[in-house]
Amino acid sequence: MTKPSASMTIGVLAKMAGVNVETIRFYQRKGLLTEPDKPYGSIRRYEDADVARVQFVKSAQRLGFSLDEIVDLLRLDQGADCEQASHLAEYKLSMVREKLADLTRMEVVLSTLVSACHTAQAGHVSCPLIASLNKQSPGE
Amino acid sequence: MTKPSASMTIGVLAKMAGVNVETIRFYQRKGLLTEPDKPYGSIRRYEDADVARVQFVKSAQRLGFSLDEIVDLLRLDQGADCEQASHLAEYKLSMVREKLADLTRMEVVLSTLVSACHTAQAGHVSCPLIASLNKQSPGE
DNA sequence: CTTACTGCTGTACTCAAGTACGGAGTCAAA
DNA sequence: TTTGACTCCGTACTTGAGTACAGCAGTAAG
Ligand SMILES: [Zn+2]
Ligand SMILES: [Zn+2]
Ligand SMILES: [Zn+2]
Ligand SMILES: [Zn+2]
Repeated sequence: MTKPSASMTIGVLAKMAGVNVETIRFYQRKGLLTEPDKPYGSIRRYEDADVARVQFVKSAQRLGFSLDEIVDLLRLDQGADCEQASHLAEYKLSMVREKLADLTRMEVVLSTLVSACHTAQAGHVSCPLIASLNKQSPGE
Repeated sequence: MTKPSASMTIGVLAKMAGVNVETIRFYQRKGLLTEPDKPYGSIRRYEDADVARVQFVKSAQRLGFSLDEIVDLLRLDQGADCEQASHLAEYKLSMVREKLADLTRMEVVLSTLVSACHTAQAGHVSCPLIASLNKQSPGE
């Protein structure tokens, strides 16, 4: 730490986080990001923590969490309401594990498919993709 | 063929597949599902393969594929255009692997969080969630 | 000071993936 | 044969996650 951290404008923040400026503002409206109050004159300044925050949102999103769920996840970090927080985390964890199972299956199927295509170029029949995915029950 | 296979109405198909009737029709419009031409009188009949198809779509969707991508995946099954198909599969595979890595990280983080909450109920500080997720670069 | 960028605010638009609904027609059970 | 449930078709609405834009304000360079 020690350093008071860059203090960047919204444009720089967006660039750092790899998102659109409008996305930053949208996240602020959603409560995913608190907008710092403007200091002296008029324009707001952001710091490294904000970049981290946006990246966190993006990561969680790639894992299939909705923005509303991410708001919850972010609250977990406060450590407040530990009882409730831990149950939310448990719930998310079970979702994550389901997805992991799905993805693992998909990985097998796709890599099989790829090597089948690459090796048996001639005369290979229909891919095992559908058959394989159909074997799993909906679950949720 | 032998068995003409159940031959169900759209309502039954929807129920079997665990989706809304409207969703079936929507998928037909999207080309994810071909609508069978109505036989004698007027109403269309579906078979087990259609249930399987819808379930396939749902599975693929849970893995983060868009409906448009799923149209492509379904084309892979035709075995036609093998060269192109295998490259699509490779691409999807790389996406799947990225997600797997993300999820694995998330799994660790969440389960750590859960056990921290459950064991050290008193006086535990802020969760490692954000810190941990921030360690990964965007990647895509 | 003027000019060219941003930034700020608010509203509106887009796109994906459905959902809902109105006004037909069809069909089977009572 | 009438009734009630279901189907069909088309169009419209909704939700989530942004994106775009218009109009004004602040600021930095020439
Ligand atoms: Zn618990
Ligand atoms: Zn092939
Ligand atoms: Zn290849
Ligand atoms: Zn806790």
